[in-house]
This record gives sequence, C-alpha cells and structure tokens, in this order.
Amino acid sequence: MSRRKVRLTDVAAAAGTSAKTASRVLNGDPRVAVATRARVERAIAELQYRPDPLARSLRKGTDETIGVVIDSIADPFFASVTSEIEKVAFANGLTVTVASTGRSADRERLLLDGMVRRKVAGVIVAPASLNHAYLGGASCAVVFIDRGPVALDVDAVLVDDFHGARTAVAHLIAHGHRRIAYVGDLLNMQTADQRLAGYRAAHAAADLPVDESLIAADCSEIADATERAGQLLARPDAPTAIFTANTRCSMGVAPALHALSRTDVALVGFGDFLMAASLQPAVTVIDHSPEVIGQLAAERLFHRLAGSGEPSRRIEAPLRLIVRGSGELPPSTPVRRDN
Amino acid sequence: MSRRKVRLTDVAAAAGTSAKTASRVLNGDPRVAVATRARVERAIAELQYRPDPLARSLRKGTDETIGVVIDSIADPFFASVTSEIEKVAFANGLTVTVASTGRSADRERLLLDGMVRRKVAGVIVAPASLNHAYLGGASCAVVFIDRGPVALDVDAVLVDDFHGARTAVAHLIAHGHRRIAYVGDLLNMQTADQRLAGYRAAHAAADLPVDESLIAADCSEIADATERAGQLLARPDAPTAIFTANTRCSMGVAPALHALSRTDVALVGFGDFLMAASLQPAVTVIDHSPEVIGQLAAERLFHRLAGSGEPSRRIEAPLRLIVRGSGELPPSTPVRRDN
DNA sequence: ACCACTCGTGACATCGATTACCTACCCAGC
DNA sequence: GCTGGGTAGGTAATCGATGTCACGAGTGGT
Repeated sequence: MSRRKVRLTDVAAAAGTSAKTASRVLNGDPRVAVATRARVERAIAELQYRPDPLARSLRKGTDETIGVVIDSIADPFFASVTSEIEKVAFANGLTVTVASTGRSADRERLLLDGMVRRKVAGVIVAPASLNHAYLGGASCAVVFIDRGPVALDVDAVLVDDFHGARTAVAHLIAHGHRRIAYVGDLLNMQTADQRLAGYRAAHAAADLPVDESLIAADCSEIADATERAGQLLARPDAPTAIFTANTRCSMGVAPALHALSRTDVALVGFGDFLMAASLQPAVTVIDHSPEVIGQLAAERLFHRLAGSGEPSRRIEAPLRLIVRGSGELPPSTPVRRDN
Repeated sequence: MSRRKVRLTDVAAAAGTSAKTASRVLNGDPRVAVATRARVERAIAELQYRPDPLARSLRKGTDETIGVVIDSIADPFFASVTSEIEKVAFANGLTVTVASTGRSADRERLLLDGMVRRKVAGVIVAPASLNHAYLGGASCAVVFIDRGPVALDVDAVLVDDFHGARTAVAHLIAHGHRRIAYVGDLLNMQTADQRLAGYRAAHAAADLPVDESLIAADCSEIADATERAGQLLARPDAPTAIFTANTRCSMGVAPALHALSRTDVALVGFGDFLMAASLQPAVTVIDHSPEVIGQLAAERLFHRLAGSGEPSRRIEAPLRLIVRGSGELPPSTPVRRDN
C-alpha cells in the first residue's frame, strides 16, 4: 500500500543526504564515506526502494533487457533456445523480450529497429533477412544464432549445416540407399542452402547422381513437408529414403510415413524432436541441441556485455548422429519394373 | 548513419515550431492547425523520426509492452500460448517480454514485481503462487491463464479441468477399464487438483472404487512421468489404462509404454501434443488448444487496455476429446492370478 | 467598441535517475 | 600561514517526451 512511489530523493531525504550520494551508493561508487553509505543502505532497505528501470535506462542510454528475435516462439527448436537464453539472462538479472519474425526480413528489421531504439543491452537474432549491414550502427551487442550474419561483423553460434547434412545422407547411403529424397526449407535460408549442399556432397562422395526431382526444397511449414512426402512416395520411382533438413520437416514427414504405413522408408532428420524416439520406427537424427545453442549464445552475449573486445567469432555448436532405427532401414524394393 | 539521435526537438526545429506542438501531432491531438500538422508530419518523415519509447514511458507512466509470465518457455503448451500472444501484441504494436517461473512462487512475485515496476501495460500470467492478493495494487491490466487467480479479481482464461479429466476417464471406463492409473503434476497446482477431482468423479459416477496406489501425482517433469509409468506397469496388479493429467506427463508416459512395448495399455492424455497422432497407437487426448487460450487471453487483455470496465470474467476455452486409438484399447488381462 | 471564448501555440515544469562540475574540508609540506 | 591534492558531497543540467498553464489572435454577441 504505502510502497507507492518511493523515489531516490525519498531515500536521500531519509538518509539525510542528497540524491547524488544515494545514487552513488546505488551504483557502488567508492567515493562515499562508510557511515553515509550505511545510512543510505538502511534507508533503501526501510523504504524498500527499488530504482525505476525506465528512468535509469533513459539516462544511461541502456536497458537491462536482452532481445531475442527468432522465427517463431511456437517452433520447439526456438522455444528451447529462447528458454535457455532466458535462464542465463535471469541469472544475470536481465529481462528478455522476444519477438518472432515469421521469417520475414521486413519484420526482422522492424523488430530489431524497435529493440535498438529501446536501447536493449543486446540482441540474439536468428536472422530472416539476407544482409545485416543495417545493424552496423547499433550500439548494442549482437549475437546471431542458427544463421550467420552477412555483411556484418558480429558473433554467431551456428552448427555445421553442411557436414551435418552430409553425415546424415552419407549414413543413408552407407545403408544401401541410392534414391534419397531431400525435404527441406526454402533455399533462401542459409541453413537450408548449406544442408542441401551437404546432401549433394554426400552423393558426390559416393559417386551417386542426384535426382533433382527428389529435392523438395519448398517446405516452410510442417504441413508442406507432409504433403511433399506424400507426393514423393506416390511416385512409381519413389525414393527409398528421405533426409529431412530441419525439425519442422521431420515432424511433417514422419507422420506422413506413419499415415501411409510406410515403415520401409528410411528417414534421417536434421534436428532432434520430442517423441522422435517413440515413433515407429524411431527417428534417427542429427542432433544440434537447442539448449546448447541458447546457452552458448547467451554466454557469448554476456561476455560481450562484460566488455570483451575480442574479435567476433563463429562458434560451432556440436552435432551428433543419434541412431534410432529409421535411418538404418535397408532400401526396400517395392513394385519395381525397370532395372 | 545520419539517423543517430533524431529527437522531437529536431523535428520541431525542422518544422519551425515547438516541441510541444510536434508532440501534439504525434499524439493525434486535434488542436493543431492543418498546415502546422502537415509541416510537422513532413519533418517527421524526412528525418525518419521515431519517438523514444523509454522517454515516453517514463513520462506517461506506462510502457507499450506486455509481460508474459509462464512456467517455462520450453514447454510446448506455453510456447504456443506465448506465440499467439505475441502475434496479437505485434498486431497492436506492443512488444512482449517473457519470463518463466519454473513453477516457483517466489520467482513469480519477483518477475511480476519487476514488470509492474517497468510499468508494462499488462501482464498475462500462468500463476505459480497460491495467493495473488499482492497484485491488487498493480496499476496494469492482468489476465490469468491456465490457473485462476486467488484472492484477486481479474480476468482469467481457463479450461474446465474437472470436466475434461472426468470426460477422459469416463471414456476409459466406457471402454471397459476398471484399473486406471492417474499420472499427473503435484497437487498444489490448481489444474492438477481439479483434474484429479475429475478422475475421481468419473470413478464415482461409474460406482468404481479408486485405488489410491494408482495415483501418481508427483510428476513435474517428463522424466518423472516416464519413471512412474514404469513402476506402475511393473506391478503385478498393473493398471490396464493410464490417464495423464497434462501434456508433459503424456510425453513421459507414451515413450514409457513404447519402450516397454506395452501397446495393450490404454492411454488418454489431457492436452494435445505434436506427434501424438503418429505414435503407435496414436494417443487419444482431451485437447485444449494453446492457440485459442493465448488468443483469448491476449484479446481480453487488449479489451481491458482499451478501457473496458466490465467486471472480470473467467473465460473458458473449449475442450474436446480427440479419439485416436490409445484411449479405445480394451483392457487386456495379462498375467493375472486372482479374480 | 468591448467582453467572453475558442483556437493554435509555446515556455516551462516534470517523470526519476545519472552525470558534469563545483564546493568545502582536511591534512601534508614548504 | 599558505598552497596543493585528495575526498565527501551538493547543485544543476540532462536524458526525451509530455502535461500545465498562459498568451495572442480571431470571432461573435451586445
């Protein structure tokens, strides 16, 4: 009740000093006599004073908030990343503001612009745009995740999309598959592009030709992946295996296989997901732990905020193949006529 | 480059007027001559001026931000809710700050306190504490989700936990089950409490006794649910069906059944989840769409912000039973000796 | 011709804290 | 005794926008 509006001047008055000195105590300025400091601290405790973050931000020109800009909060991958960032931020006493781009470059700019204007201490961004030079003038720390910065020199926490995809596809090839479909995101996404390159590289390494018609690189939603998987499998020359280039696609393709009872089609996905181990067959994946990515990104950001001046780095989050069954199925030879 | 620090006074100067008048134009004050307004508007456009949200908040005493306080962003249910809230907020030009309580009442207070101090326009809270009187003094709009407010008169968007659970369990009973386990959250959660009550009511309605030893109400994490399911099924008098009282528990129990190859045990879960339809058997659930809850909550909040003075309401989000297979399995009579 | 009023505007205080700059004092050293 | 230097603390400007209030110019009624 009574706690309405306790200002710094109130504290100062109670401590019999001026606002400036109270402010010094608050900010840990050493030039304050111990006795005075004690009086101020007692006043703060008694009045339950807490500084107004808005006023402080306005004056200091920096807010104790970190912004997180991602594709969608509903995407389990980004949800986990965000959750981890929030944990680290909370531990450091900062708050987190999230906003989702829905993969729109315009919206990314809009959101980041707003955050910069709000003077956030830093931002962690999964970019949707293709050129980030516009962030150059920003005075806050920036860390990119999932996709790297273009035309901008900042830290990034990424995974080795190329090698991850290559490993996944090589795994399928090693199990005898020759006709492997690619189901992934639109290629204007850096990650998608790299993963498709990995898919091709795996083929090249095994001297296998790539059948371009098996490449479905236009699945931005779960439903798209489901639909494309259905189409691919309906073909007379259907693939015997599918590589899904991201979690969303895996979560679209797995149900499609299930719905068609195609337990004979091998599947390896990029990105682990809940229930992947309990599907029939369990889904083999290349796991890039969102928790680790979130943590690395947040730590990197705080490192910067603490004033590290080191040159920016691209940090690589670990990848590992989790063998569960779906990726080890042998190629089936269904109704075939030729060959 | 040049856009650094365009202040209202700069705009005013460019338009040959005073800051106050420029401010009037910005805030749509009608008392401005059309000519002046035009000049100011042109200056704004030319200088690409955008008001400083911090300064504005400080002065107006309210921030264009809404706070979302939930258990965990990593929880798919809350992630979806949050995502929906963020969509609505973005559409209204507000930003969203999220923070997770990890189910700690202390942390809930801490977080909400911080948000209120930040003068957020409103908060949407999935409470962890058991008494919310402390929010009474807050000057911002408040909407509760998932769990209702206690000792506080604000809007809430809830689901009918009692009837949902009752329906789910009645469904299992209708399919012949007599020994139905309950796997759920700690009972100090309102929702858990109500759902267990629904479980009991369904038994009572069918004149079935409740075997208290089949009630595992201490699973706050996915792993807990997995473990408890394993224990329950290892008993000589194992249940023939399981009701999981929330998504987390469903996601723990389903893999447990799968790992034990117990495709004979029926399962109905409270809350839908990704892949539920693709598990073997597909999981029958009582669905309470997080999207709908998030949207209703956000809309309600904006309704309040728009100045609605109506008395607070408890809005009920719809529930529906999604029949998929796991809930319709007949009771199996495994290695039984008695009866 | 004068009062009463509205209309468009600007000067100045204000939101709550921080910072630049300056004072007062104490003690050492010449 | 006076200067120099360091320390504790105060005063006022500042961050950027908005609220208060007052002021000059038209307008219309009498």
